Amino acid sequence: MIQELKDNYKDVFEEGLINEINQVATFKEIPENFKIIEIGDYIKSMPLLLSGVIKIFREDTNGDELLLYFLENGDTCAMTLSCCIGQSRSEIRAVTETQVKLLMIPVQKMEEWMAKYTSWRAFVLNSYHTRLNEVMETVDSIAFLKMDERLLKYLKDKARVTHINSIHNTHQEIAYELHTSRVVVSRLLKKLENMGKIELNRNHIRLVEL
Amino acid sequence: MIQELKDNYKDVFEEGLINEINQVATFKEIPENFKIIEIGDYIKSMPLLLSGVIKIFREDTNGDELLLYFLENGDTCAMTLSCCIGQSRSEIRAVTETQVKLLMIPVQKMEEWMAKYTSWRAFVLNSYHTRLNEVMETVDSIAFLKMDERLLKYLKDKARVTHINSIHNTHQEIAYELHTSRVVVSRLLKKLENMGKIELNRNHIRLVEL
DNA sequence: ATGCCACAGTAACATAGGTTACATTGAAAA
DNA sequence: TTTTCAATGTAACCTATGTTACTGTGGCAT
Repeated sequence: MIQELKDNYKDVFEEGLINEINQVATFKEIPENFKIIEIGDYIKSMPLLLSGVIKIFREDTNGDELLLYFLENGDTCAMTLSCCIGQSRSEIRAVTETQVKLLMIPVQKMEEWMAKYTSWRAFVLNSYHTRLNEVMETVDSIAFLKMDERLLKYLKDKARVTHINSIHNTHQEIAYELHTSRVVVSRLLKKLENMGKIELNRNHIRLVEL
Repeated sequence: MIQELKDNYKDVFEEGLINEINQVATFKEIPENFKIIEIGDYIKSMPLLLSGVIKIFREDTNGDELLLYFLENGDTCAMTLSCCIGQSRSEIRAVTETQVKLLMIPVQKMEEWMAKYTSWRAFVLNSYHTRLNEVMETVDSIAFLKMDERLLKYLKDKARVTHINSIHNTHQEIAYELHTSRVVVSRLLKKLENMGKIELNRNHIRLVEL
C-alpha cells in the first residue's frame, strides 16, 4: 500500500476505493521545476497530488503567460479531469513548484468509479468546485487589484502553499508569473519594502507579516 | 411533457431521465433584466436553461462588478451546481439578459441521478468543463487584451448569444460589465467606428462584421 | 412647439504601469 | 584575490486608461 495514499485520503475515500486506487495507480516522484503538462497535450491519465506544489499557467498566442493558481496536497487538476472525460487537449500548463509525489490514474477507471463510489463523485465534483473558485479568485485579482496588491497576494499565496515564509525567486520569474515586467516588479517590491511589508535580499524575499 | 425539455435534451439525456426531470422540475418563465441569483444566496434548486440568455457577474468588496460569461440554451450554471452539492453560498450574480425559460430541479434529485444516469454524470461534468473554460477565457481577455480588443470581443459575444447583430446598450451599461468607465467606452467605441468595425447610434451599436 | 434629460462626444489632465537604458552589487567561478 | 555576470536599483520616458468637466443632441413629455 502506498503510504501517502492512505495518509492523505483515508478520510476522503472509502476503503474499497483506496484499495482499487492502490492497485491501478502508478506512483511518480517528480523534481522541482519540471513541466508535467503542456498546452495542447492529450491527457491519458489523471494525476492525484500526494505531496508538493504544482503551478498552473495559462498562455496567450504571443507566448505571454500568467499563473492561474497553485495545486497543493490532496488536490487534483480539474482541467485534467475534464480533458480526460472530454477527450480534449489541455488548455493549461502544469509545472512543479517543489518536488512532488503523485499518483497517475487511468482514465477508464475514473469513469467506472464515478458510477460506483459516492466518495469519488463527491471528490471529483468538489475538485471542480474548488478549481472554479480558484480561477474566479484569479479573475478578481487581475480585474480589481492594482499590481502592488497582486504582487503582495502572490507572495503570500506562495508562502502559504510552500509553508516557507521566504520566496526564492528572481524578480524576472515573478514578472513572468504575474504577466508584467521585471522593472515593474523591482519597483513595487522596493515600495513594499519601504512600507515594511517585506525584506528584500538577493534571490529571496522575506514576508514580514503573513 | 414540457416541450422545450424534449426539444433541447432528447439527444443529451436518456428517455427515463427526461421523464423524471419532467416530473420533478418546476417550469419558470422570467422577464429580461431580472436578478435570478445574488452573491451570498443559498441555492435550493438547480436551474436548467431552456431558452434565453443569462449573464453571470463577479463582484468585489467595493461593489465593482465584472461580466464573467453568458449562459445560453442548454447550459446550466456550474457555480450553482457546486453550491447545491457543497451547501455553500453563491459566489456570483446571475441576471437575465433576455426573457428566459428554465427548469428548477431539486438538489436531492441531482445527487440521485449522479449515481443512476450516465448521461446526467456526463452532463454535469461537461457543464463544469465548459464553465471552467469560459472563466479561463475571461482571464485571457482581462490579462492579455487591451480595452479596445476586450470591447470588440464583448460586442461580438453579445451578438452571438442573442443572435442579434445589434447591441442595445448604453455606454454606461457596457462600462459596468467590462469594469471600466463610460468615457473610456465612448472613446474606444468611436475609435472602433472610425476603423469601420461598428456603427454607433443612440442606444444601439451595430456590428459591421461578425 | 418647447423644454427636459438621459445619453453621447470630447478635451484636458492624472496616474499606473510598461519600456529603455544604464549603474551597482553580490556571489560564484577562475 | 580578481573576474565575471546574473540580479537588482533607478531614472527618464511613453502609453493606455481612468477622471473631471463641460458641450451637444435626440427623443419624449408637457
